[in-house]
Amino acid sequence: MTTLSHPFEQFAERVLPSTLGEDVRCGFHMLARCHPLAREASLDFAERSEQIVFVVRGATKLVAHASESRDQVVAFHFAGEVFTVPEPDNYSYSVCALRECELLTFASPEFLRLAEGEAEIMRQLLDSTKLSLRRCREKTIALGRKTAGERVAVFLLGMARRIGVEQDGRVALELPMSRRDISESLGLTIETVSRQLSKLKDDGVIETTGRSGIVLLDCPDLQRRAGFLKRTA
Amino acid sequence: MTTLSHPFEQFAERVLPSTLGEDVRCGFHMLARCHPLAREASLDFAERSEQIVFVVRGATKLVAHASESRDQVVAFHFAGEVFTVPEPDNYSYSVCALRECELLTFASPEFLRLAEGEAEIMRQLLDSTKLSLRRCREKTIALGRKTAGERVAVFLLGMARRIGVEQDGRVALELPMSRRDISESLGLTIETVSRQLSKLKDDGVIETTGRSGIVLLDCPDLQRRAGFLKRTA
DNA sequence: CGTAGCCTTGAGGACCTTCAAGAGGAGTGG
DNA sequence: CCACTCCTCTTGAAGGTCCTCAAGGCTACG
Repeated sequence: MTTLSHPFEQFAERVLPSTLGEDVRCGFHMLARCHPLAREASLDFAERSEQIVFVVRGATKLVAHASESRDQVVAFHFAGEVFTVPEPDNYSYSVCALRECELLTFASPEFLRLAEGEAEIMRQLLDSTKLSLRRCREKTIALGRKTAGERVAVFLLGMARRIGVEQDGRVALELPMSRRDISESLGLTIETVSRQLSKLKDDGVIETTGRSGIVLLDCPDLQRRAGFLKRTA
Repeated sequence: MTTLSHPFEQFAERVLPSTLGEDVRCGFHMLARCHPLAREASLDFAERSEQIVFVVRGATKLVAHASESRDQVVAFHFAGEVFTVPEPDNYSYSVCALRECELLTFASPEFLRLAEGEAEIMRQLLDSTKLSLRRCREKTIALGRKTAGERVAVFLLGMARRIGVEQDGRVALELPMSRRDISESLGLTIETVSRQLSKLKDDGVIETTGRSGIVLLDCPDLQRRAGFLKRTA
């Protein structure tokens, strides 16, 4: 259990090796910027370089702006996770708070200059980036080859693994994101997501409580609906 | 200009620092596996751990198998590039040769153990992974929020940047991949890709020579058709 | 020059989107 | 504590984009 410590301490514990020299550690501290974000508030990096973000607490979405009113949610990130925001090129990116949250950001070039020679830090960044890549590839597969029903099932299973609470075979979820966020993440419309969730409810695969509460009643069934490869066919 | 040297030498020059100790370097050499691949031949890592792949020469696609006859091309990779193949989970992955090519592969866990403490190598892997992540995110945006016409335009512009030959405003492309590969990369069918290319040809935006030759006549127009953000609106 | 396979083109149909209206939460003020 | 209101979510009907199925053309290669 971590006691409620300073944001940078939490980041250091997560990423920086304990053997790191005090001066270098201090350099990272100087570089860190703390952003308390209210619900729906967003950090826009349009003019700035690549950023490294640490989610101190709360939940966020990484959004790419494809054009006016066509946003794509690239990823969701929860407390304790580290991810990078690309510098803008064909698209501009922003980080948006799903709930009230606290972020720690670093300008990537400066961070990497400081971390030069620090294999352990590089390794941490590599692992975070590989995890992001893995999730992004799975999303690519979902968006490229799956139907609306499959995508929603994939989404629910993924969220269950990340923020679900299991009890006797059922998994309870408290989704921090709206239907709009879900639809923009899955490449669908809000209406289609709603219809698919209703269908799952009618079929007895899930239960919903209020707007954000979802209980997965039959995960094996969801697995089938997700269109994954059969394990050991 | 690199002379035609041993595959591992090319990899070392690309990834390993020149200051690296001879024993460690030798360890990487022991770990390397060389795969000459004929056209259409594929490397299947279904049973094995995460892999690091270096494309010595040729061109490859990274394919995810979503289910029988539903493959998604996750990425294309050309000579000199480094990328990782995830260990199988919900999907299984394989690397397939678009043209005759030569690959060097490393089991990722062993590679990282050897590279422990070598910040420079970690940095190289981090940069490769970030590039893959960047491309994957752009693909996600394309698959989630773009029409067939936009996706094809994005694809052509991306390929032009990677393997195009520019001469007086026009860009000549020799696509190493088939229409099927393109369609499986863009989340479309082979017919739709063909129709979109025909439309571009009719509109005078591109010219085609044979099956694989494409000349981009009007890149600004393609940019518009790609649905990117306007730069400095 | 002939053949096999890839690519192109066309017609019909499915899935998802768009447009529209109504239901239900969540928060606020009385 | 309850009613009110706003906004999100849900549900329905019509339409569009892309897919499926099918046939013909062309390229590349033997």
